[in-house]
Amino acid sequence: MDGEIRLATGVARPASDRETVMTEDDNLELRVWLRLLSCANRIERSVRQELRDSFDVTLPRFDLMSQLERAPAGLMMGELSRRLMVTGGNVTGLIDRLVAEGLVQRSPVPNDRRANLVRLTEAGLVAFREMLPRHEEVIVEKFGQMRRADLKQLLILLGCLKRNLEDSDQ
Amino acid sequence: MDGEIRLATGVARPASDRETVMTEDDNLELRVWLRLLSCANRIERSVRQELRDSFDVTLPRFDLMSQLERAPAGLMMGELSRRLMVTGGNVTGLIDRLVAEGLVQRSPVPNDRRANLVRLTEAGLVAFREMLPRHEEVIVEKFGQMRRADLKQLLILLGCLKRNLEDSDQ
DNA sequence: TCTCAATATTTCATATCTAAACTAAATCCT
DNA sequence: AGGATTTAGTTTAGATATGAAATATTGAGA
Repeated sequence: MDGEIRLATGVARPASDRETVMTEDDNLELRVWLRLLSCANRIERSVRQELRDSFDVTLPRFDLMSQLERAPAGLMMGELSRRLMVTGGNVTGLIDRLVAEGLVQRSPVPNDRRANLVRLTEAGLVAFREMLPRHEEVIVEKFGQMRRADLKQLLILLGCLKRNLEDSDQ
Repeated sequence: MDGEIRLATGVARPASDRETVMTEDDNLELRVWLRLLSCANRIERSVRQELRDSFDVTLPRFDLMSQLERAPAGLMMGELSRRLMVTGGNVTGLIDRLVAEGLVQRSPVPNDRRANLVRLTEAGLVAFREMLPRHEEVIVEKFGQMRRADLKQLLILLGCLKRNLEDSDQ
């Protein structure tokens, strides 16, 4: 009418993320997806910040060490790449840095000179175990007020979704 | 016993991601979190690949354009940063590249010389609208076999979680 | 044995992303 | 008015990430 530019931020409670701008008539699938993404991002951000503030470690490093801690015999690069769902090149770089910091070591795999086995050093194990409890605490806090039954239901539904995704992936 | 190194990959069906190595006795919250993350990563990967293969565009660029398409009057950098849940510096870089490609434009905000308003150019709008249908198709496919009632339930539970996260964020 | 495809990883170029420091402008507060 | 604070963006350094190409090795088949 008056030709003025109206800023989207000029409202009382500004939209806070992608999902907030979804409309009622959007696909159910799309809405679930954006809400899922929004939750994941928020939790991830909290976790990242806590790890940085308390231990001066980044989330990818922590995630990687977490995998190694659960596999005392070590893991190969490819398996790490699959588990962390990132590219091989990415894992190479991460491991390079962790090795340089003395938290992780590479060792050859008998009978296959292409591969190498990655595992935590003693220092890496100690460092990781120091961080783990607080990390888990943060996550529990994030789900704080959720009812136990709802959490269980959520776990089931996500399991259903995940099976779906695995099927459609091949 | 025999001192041989046993590779974690040597099993019939190798573990495929972070969550797979969880054990029964882990926290419920932790299990929900890892499953959530796993689902989000898988969907994101499919979306990313489809955008690249079909339109030679990256996911962050697409996400950014998506926000701008829903806000024809334009958005300020800070609002984009909040909605996409990334840092301000990140948005600056993304916008720089999109401006260079002629898909997005910056314009001054009256009465505030600090701010600027970002919006799609005509070319940006055309490009985005060309991508959107396929993008939504991919997402719908990913939820393919889920029952409608389950999707609705999932939406509700994620909504509950999201409210929780918003509360705990301040 | 020789060849060739598959596998395991690295390298490379480039994009994305964070955190922190910085600039500039607006606002608040006496 | 004038100084401190807040707000909006940018810049910087470095980490993380992708995708494609390159390297090395294994294993399978002619």
